[in-house]
Amino acid sequence: MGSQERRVRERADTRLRILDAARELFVRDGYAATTMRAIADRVEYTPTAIYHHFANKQALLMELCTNDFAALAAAFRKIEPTDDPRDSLGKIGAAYVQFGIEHPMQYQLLFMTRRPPAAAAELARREEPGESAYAILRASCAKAVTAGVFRARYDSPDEVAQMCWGSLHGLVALHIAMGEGSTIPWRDLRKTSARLSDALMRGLTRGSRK
Amino acid sequence: MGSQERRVRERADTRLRILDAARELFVRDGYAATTMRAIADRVEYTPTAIYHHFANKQALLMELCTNDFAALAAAFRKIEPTDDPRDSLGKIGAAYVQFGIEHPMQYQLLFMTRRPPAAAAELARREEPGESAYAILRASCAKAVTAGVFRARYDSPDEVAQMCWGSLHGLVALHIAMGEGSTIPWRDLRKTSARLSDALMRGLTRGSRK
DNA sequence: GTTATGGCATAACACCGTTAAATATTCTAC
DNA sequence: GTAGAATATTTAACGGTGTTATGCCATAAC
Repeated sequence: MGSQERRVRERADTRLRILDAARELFVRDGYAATTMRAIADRVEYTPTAIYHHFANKQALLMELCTNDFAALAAAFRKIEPTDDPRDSLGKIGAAYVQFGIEHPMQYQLLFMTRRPPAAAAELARREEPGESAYAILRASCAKAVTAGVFRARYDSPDEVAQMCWGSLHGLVALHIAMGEGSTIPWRDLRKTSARLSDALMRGLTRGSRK
Repeated sequence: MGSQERRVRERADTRLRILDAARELFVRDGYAATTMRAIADRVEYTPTAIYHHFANKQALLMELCTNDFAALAAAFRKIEPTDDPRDSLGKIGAAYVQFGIEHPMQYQLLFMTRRPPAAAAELARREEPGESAYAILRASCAKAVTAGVFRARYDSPDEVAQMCWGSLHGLVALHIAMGEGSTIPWRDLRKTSARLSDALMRGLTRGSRK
């Protein structure tokens, strides 16, 4: 009776193929511009077939998002063990920027797209891994706060986390949204973000710096 | 022969009413979610009438954007006269965040949306006001650089401008994209951005700070 | 008074996400 | 081996979208 196993395996396989096709098209053309019909064409099915594996178009996006979110969180988790909290934060920032450079479209989906409230609630309900990535960042900030490396006024882990996240996100997001075709003379993203990270860290920490 | 004048006046008036209706709906429901039919209903016309005043839906958005963008650049220009370049930068940043809070929809379109190369070229061709806003920011940074308020390594006006812009943009953009429905405990945007601005400025400037 | 023109509406097109119903395919059970 | 159940997929369609070709009609020009 291994046939049933094969069935579920095949089902999981086509599910994955649909997901891959969707990712490619989402990345290449953007979420709004890719149609269910195009995804179906790519896996050589009818559009309706997709609905037997996913509730709707948004569910496709959601699944891709949670996967990539998890990958980001995993990258964060690999970093943690450091004694100086400032180093941890710097490395987290670098990994974050790296993620944005390597997966610009997923980055756009995850961080640059206003989600319909329903989708946001859904993501939150399933313990959104993106927020788990945020939790890692926040924990690192909290450690730095309790270690006393920051100036007294920066005593809120959430605030510090949002400052760090926001500043790097801004550079990454601007590069993704306006990096091409604009007349703005963009500097190298990796370098600029590292230097921004340094400057911010210097501004946050106490006077006793190098 | 004043009748012709009246005609062009009336035409300009309905054009403006369409634009106002579109703005309201875009801001309230988002660009994608508002339909041409809804806009038409609001001004008591048929959808087709709109196409006698605007090329298409995107043209509506574009016109609103350039208007608000010009307003942003104007707000920047009002600030300039200050003796301390750091104050100027801080005020520019505050005005920028204010713009994002007041016009989240336009902000999203202008700064958070990956434009098709054609649209980007079009915007660049008409001397995109967004880049003129950037020019103002850059000029302010250049003044600060030549005034010697920054550390020696921060000698590129473009790099400093992109750091400042990026850091504030990040906070604003995250709030717009993920501010609602997320489980992330967002801090107040205005306050956090001001504190981020301060911290970054401290990190960029020489040791002689308060 | 006839003719052009501008402003708008009617009707329709092609496409979208999505769904109900029908069909093909595969597995189970006798 | 075959009937029947279950699953996988398709066909056809619905309501909605942005957009357009066509036609109407009041006004302006001669």
